[in-house]
Amino acid sequence: MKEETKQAIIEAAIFVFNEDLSAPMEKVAERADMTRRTLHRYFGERRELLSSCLQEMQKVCSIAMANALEISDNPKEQLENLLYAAIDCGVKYSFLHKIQQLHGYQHLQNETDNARYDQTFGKVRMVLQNLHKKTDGVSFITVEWMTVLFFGVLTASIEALNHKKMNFSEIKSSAWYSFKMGINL
Amino acid sequence: MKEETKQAIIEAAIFVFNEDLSAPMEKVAERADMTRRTLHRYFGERRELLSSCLQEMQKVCSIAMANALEISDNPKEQLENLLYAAIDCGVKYSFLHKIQQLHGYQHLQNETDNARYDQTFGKVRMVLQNLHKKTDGVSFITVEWMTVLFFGVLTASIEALNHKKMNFSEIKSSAWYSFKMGINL
DNA sequence: CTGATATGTCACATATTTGAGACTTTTTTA
DNA sequence: TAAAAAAGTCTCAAATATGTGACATATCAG
Repeated sequence: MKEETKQAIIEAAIFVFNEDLSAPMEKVAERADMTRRTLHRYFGERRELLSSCLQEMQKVCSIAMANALEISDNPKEQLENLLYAAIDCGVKYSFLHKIQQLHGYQHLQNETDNARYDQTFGKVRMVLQNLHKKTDGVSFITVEWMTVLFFGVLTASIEALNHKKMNFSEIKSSAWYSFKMGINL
Repeated sequence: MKEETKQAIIEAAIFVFNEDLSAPMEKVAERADMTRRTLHRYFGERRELLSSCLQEMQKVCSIAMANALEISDNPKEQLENLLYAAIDCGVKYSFLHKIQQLHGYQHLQNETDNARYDQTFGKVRMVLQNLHKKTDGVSFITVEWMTVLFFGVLTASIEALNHKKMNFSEIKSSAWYSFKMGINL
């Protein structure tokens, strides 16, 4: 069993399931450019694949977020780096986020997953809370709104990437500019 | 055949398919609080239901956008009203948008649908283009970015609505504040 | 109350998706 | 190049999803 192939399947599955959670395995195989039979040699059941996708996303995102936080001690710079890290994670970050919000898919989550969730998304909220305290009441923008806007700006970044009309660094600088202005920073 | 029931099915389907495009009919029936058998009396085939959802979303959104444009002649005010209208349409707007972006679902779209698409999303782009011309080059924010950010802010608004920690008017004013600051207006 | 309309229940045929066995071909690597 | 590993092909059984007929209930208007 090639680890490389396994990884390719997971990447393909993240892409496909992000667009259509109940898409047939055939679609994942297509995307990974292989037979469904091969795919099934790596992942016996559908559940297993989905679970591996979650694990992968959680791993990648939590590491990226943790690293981003370490770059600086300044909350504003931390926020900036968290945004860049989230954009780097791309669909991995947004799919993970989506799964959390989803109605009727609790069976995809266990306690460990929820702990991991905090390791990723919790960091953003924490930094936002710090920043909000410092500007003590000047802004009518709530922490709640800042949190959802963070994800909204990420969504915009991912879509901009898909259109390929902007490059990574353009997107990142626009995203950070819009976000910081949007939360009155 | 009660028109009311038919409408309820469509609303349920929009909700369910927005979360999971390939979700089984059973899930739609559950959401609409009825039997699958009843659902099938209204919509013979799955395709038919999905198609009705698209039509419904296109109808509601294009009307809302058209009305929003008529409120004012001032581009900035037009943009503000378009954003509010989009928030009012909620998932109808974002699901429609998602379908357009989706890979491998061209079969859901015909020429008429694409014309309708322009009637909705085209208006936003048009107004953004006007505004961008006026600020002639002062801002490094591109029309491309403004367009995707518009949708990003909408995503944030919808999520804020789901959490129920903010009310409609709070969300709208935050959304407009963040968007206009974000595009340097 | 009564008939009409809408919905629910059960049953069933068909279609699609899933998962795996057996064997062949291709690719890797020693 | 030859053995081992990985991937493809063909096949098929089981599970799940889809669509409909027949009949029982429920709901509602007159």
